[in-house]
Amino acid sequence: MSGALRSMLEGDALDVAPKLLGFRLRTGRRQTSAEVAIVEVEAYRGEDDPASHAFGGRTLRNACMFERPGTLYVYRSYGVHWCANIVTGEDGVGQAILIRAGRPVAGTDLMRARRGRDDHLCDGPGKLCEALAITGDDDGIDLLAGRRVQLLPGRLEGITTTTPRLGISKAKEKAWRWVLLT
DNA sequence: ACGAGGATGCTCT
DNA sequence: GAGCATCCTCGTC
Repeated sequence: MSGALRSMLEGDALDVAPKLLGFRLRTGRRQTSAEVAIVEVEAYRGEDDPASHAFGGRTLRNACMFERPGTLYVYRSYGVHWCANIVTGEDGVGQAILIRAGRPVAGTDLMRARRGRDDHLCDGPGKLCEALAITGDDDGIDLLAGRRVQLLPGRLEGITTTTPRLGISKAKEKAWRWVLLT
């Protein structure tokens, strides 16, 4: 059985990425629940994208990128931070969309406590994971199955802009970053 | 507001 | 051993 959301995520990362702006990412339940509205994403494709972790095929780290669409791919960045991605494309295709930034929607106090500060709670991929308490333990879970981390439909007013991806050394020319300006 | 530089440890060659 | 899909602090403006 594949709902509407799963079908949407089954599309190519380049088509799905802008559609995810405004969607919600939620972790935890009740008192330990926190939720953000997605405002910045980057698409990473597979074999044809030298900047993607999936470029060059499946490895231990990127294995979850090849799972079914809607899977959560979490990796460690610079040995310090966690970064969260939403897997897209058909099962077996190595694609994912990096969630670069969000806007707090619920559980803001919890995010402040986790971040150890009152501002800049989730305006970066590593910060967003810290605010939502997403770690390598969550790698591979299904975001559409009501587990500890969930992707939920949502809307947010704003203007969508496109720019090259940040922090990469290869395929810099591809404008595969989408930001929702409000 | 913005830019430079260092910390940090995992992944793959 | 090289290379990171980053963040923080501190210096300038």
